[in-house]
Amino acid sequence: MSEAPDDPIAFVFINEVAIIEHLTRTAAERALPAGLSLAGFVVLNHMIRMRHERRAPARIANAVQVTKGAMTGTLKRLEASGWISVTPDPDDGRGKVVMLTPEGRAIRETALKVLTPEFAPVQRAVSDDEMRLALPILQKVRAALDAARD
Amino acid sequence: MSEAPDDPIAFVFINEVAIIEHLTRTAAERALPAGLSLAGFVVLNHMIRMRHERRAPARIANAVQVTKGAMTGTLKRLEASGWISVTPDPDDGRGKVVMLTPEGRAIRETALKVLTPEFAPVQRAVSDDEMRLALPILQKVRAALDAARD
DNA sequence: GCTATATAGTTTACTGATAAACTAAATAGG
DNA sequence: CCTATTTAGTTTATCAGTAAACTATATAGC
Repeated sequence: MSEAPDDPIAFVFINEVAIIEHLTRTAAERALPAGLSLAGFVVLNHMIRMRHERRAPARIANAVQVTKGAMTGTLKRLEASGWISVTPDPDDGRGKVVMLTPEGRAIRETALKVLTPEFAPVQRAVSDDEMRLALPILQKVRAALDAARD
Repeated sequence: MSEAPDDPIAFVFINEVAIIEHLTRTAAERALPAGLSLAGFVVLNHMIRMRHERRAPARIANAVQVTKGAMTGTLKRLEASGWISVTPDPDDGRGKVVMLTPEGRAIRETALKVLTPEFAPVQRAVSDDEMRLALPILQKVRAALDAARD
């Protein structure tokens, strides 16, 4: 999609961001093991990266920025695949506790492995120096949007 | 969401892109006039920016990178709101022709107006120089991903 | 200790995306 | 010319997201 030359640069910037997000999301979803969605991977990855042995659905939803309703569905599918266990929280009658199963840890490893080559084109296209140049700018934009969210 | 320090920089980069996309999409969808979705706006905007007086659904779907099925639904909603007309293509029995109504042009103008302030935080956060620094890098990443798509 | 409020999770209705199967019409090849 | 293939658009099933209403439990204030 070519840009009209008179678009404000912020618009062009955001448009480029949206296209990159779309392309990477599509590529990632294609590459992921059967039955594991990007939404599911994000949950597994979050648990492991943050070293959460056990975590409440609401806290996961908050961390990965989706609504509780969306998390209900994603956890249901992860549980049906045997990648997490969801049990009642013994300390809170309202709450639940999410834990990864060994199969969940294994599938996350597999997912990481198949995802890495998907990002290879990005690494080939721009140098680490360019990345380090662009990253702080992206982070400033993100912080500003985050702050504007009230 | 904080990053684990050992993530490859390309992963951090893409993650930042995905977060910015999420924040801007959410903000845009909130700001848009009632009944006009981002998907709908993208269609109206495309028609006007590209100065297409009349365009087939398949060509629009291709340009904005969604499937024909998604376009069927988006056009249906735009037509129900009276913002486009969809008529049979007189030259091709399979085809249809999409045209903007005057109301469609008007709502696109309104949408542009309410969208502009949504991007203000971005413009305040980073200078035009920084934008011009980051943009070519984003464009290289996009081009690489596009090429990798086969 | 009650009551009011906040929080956890689910459900429902809706939008939007994909992939795949399908109908109908156009086009290319023999 | 007829057949095979391609193309345009719709439909269906599935996944994922939101907002809002709802149930159940915790907690804070009086």
